[in-house]
Amino acid sequence: MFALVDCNNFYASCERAFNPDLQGKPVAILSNNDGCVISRSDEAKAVGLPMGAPIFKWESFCKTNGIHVLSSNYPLYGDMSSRVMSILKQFTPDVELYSIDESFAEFRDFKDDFDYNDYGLQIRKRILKWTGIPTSVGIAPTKALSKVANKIARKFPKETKGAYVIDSEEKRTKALKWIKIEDVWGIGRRLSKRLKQKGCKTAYDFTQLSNDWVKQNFSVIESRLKRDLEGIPTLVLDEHRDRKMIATTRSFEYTYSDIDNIKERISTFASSCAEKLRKQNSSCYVVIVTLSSDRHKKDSEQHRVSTSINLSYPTNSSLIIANYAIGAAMSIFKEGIKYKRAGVIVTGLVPTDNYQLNMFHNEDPKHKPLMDSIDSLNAKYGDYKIKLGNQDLERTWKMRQERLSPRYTTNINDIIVVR
DNA sequence: TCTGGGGTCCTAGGACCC
DNA sequence: TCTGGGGTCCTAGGACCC
Repeated sequence: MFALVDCNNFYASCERAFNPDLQGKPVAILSNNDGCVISRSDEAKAVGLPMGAPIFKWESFCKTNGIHVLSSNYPLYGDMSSRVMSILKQFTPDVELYSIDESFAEFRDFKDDFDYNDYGLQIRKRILKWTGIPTSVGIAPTKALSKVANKIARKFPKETKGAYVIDSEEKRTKALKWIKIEDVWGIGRRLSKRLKQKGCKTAYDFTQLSNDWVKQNFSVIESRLKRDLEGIPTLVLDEHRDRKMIATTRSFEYTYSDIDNIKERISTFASSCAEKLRKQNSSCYVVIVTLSSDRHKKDSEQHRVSTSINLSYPTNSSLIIANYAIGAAMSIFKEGIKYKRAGVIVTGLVPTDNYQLNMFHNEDPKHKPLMDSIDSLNAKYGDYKIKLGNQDLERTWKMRQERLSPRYTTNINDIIVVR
């Protein structure tokens, strides 16, 4: 059996865990740069604040409805996520971290008459008690069905108490007839539109289609999903998925038309990618740089480009990655465009201490100790005290984060004092 | 004035090989 | 008049997820 454990309104719940004043009140969390709404408490949903709402358009709405609006606080959410994960691992060792707020768990070799419903309730109870984060737990014989069970637990908290198990053919059929096709995991906007044209309104309708038809009209993803929904375990638990790429992309506070500002941003993003690489002990073979204009400004000239560079040896040195990334940015930069967003992506990842050496070119051996020193100094003194010379040393650039909560669990100065 | 960021997987088509 | 067949690798783009 598989469980899907999903944290309810995760970011909003994290904020509430440390600020009890927010309990029972409408709360909304904003994206980077305080752009748009990316997480809402049930109360905020109830008064009608939509997901993705650009906050500048909804400011007065939030005020009249008493919605508490906060900037996103990723150090806090990341830390809370790993706490939830470690509690879940007490219930079964086989856990797949699916996203920051969701994990799959598998119960292998459990007895046939095992009380999964009770176990689900215990998981929920312990996570709530130890972290303050409410969750919903769905349990079923396949991953796709556990997703459906999870939606049922979430939708009917009173009846289910937050946990629901699909463990019979009747329950499976009932659940599939209940869930709308567009709410099925893996069926997005495009596919649900096409399926609805075929008269497919629920997950049940989808499972009634012929395998051949699905194979012909869609990809193998949908075929696998269909089997999983039919109760035939097809999607497997993926416990240690290796990351395939690492990205740092950001919108700017203003638009830039000059290459100098963009070079600075690219250098910073490249350093961030390199740091993430070193943190997970990887190196990259490929660096991709993207630039784009403001897609919301329909009247100004649009330019969205990216280019990639293949390196002759894998690296995680900030210096090398930043240099190539800046070169790449200069090669695609177009004069006269107002750029609003840029990014650096590294891919072609290999383990740092186990890759094929190149016969002719390899990384300057001085870089590794230099990066080690930079990382340890930044870890010790924080706030990126050590940067590359082509980064923004004056700190003129900043992300808008006007309503940021304290880093309750990751900064010693922000820990709550109990009086 | 102001509209996010980070991922995965699959497919079709082109370029190339023998 | 008539012009094969079987592969691999790479990339761009599309679809999806949270």
